[in-house]
Amino acid sequence: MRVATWNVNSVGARLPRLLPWLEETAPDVVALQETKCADAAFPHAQVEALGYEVAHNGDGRWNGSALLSRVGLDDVALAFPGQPAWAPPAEEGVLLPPEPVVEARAVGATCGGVRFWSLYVPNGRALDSPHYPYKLAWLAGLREALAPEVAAGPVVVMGDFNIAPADEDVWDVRSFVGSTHVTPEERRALAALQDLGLVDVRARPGKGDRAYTYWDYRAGMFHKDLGMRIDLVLASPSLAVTDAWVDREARKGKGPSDHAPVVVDLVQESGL
DNA sequence: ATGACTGTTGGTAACAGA
Repeated sequence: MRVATWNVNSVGARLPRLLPWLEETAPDVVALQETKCADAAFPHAQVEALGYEVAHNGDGRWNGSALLSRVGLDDVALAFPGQPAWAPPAEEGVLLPPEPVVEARAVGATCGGVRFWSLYVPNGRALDSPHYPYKLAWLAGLREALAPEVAAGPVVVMGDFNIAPADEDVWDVRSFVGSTHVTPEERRALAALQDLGLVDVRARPGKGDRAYTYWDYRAGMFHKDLGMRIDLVLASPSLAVTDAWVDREARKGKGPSDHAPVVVDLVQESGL
């Protein structure tokens, strides 16, 4: 089974890259993030024409996550149980605070006997932003939701985690002092997910012996290979990984996302 | 090349991304 995760940074803008990529890579299950469209605007017909069933969770301008599968798509969930809602801060002069919203950041489905999640973990923005405790609460809630699923059978949790697991996963940790994505709290939350019984599937090293998955559009960061490894695949150990790589080609050329896909080949061990 | 972004929107400037 070939699985992949890709933050496409708008599925609409990325369609000329996504469709040929699906044909060439031929993954069985694909997790997309930042589709940035409502369900009605998702290119269902064009993706389904390539043999995929689609579960998309979109709320328009921001976020948006999806699972594409050609090995079945059952028990779809458009949020994980107990997924924390984003509560916008009250505006000055407005008596009632805005309603909290469960953002379109997660899609779960069972495909080919494996439970999959496509996740777009909140960015956090800054350590003193309310988005940062939201990120940590979201990850803690995710752990609670995943615990019974990981205990029950094979699980693959993949997506844009917005966390660099180790200092080696950013181009220069000195550039991240005081920033999100590298804090002990975020890394502990990620480690707590793995403690449930999930393995961080490391892609083959890329340029510079790293396997970055994201490079800022600006300042030639990609060509200087100044990136981050923040798109992750966490898999149950019963799923044997035969290969894993970052598709850097998808980050090149005309109109790329700022993230590259992570592709993993795995074999479900049977009879044990 | 000593500089270099891209996407969305009751949109054309503001904001988010990481």
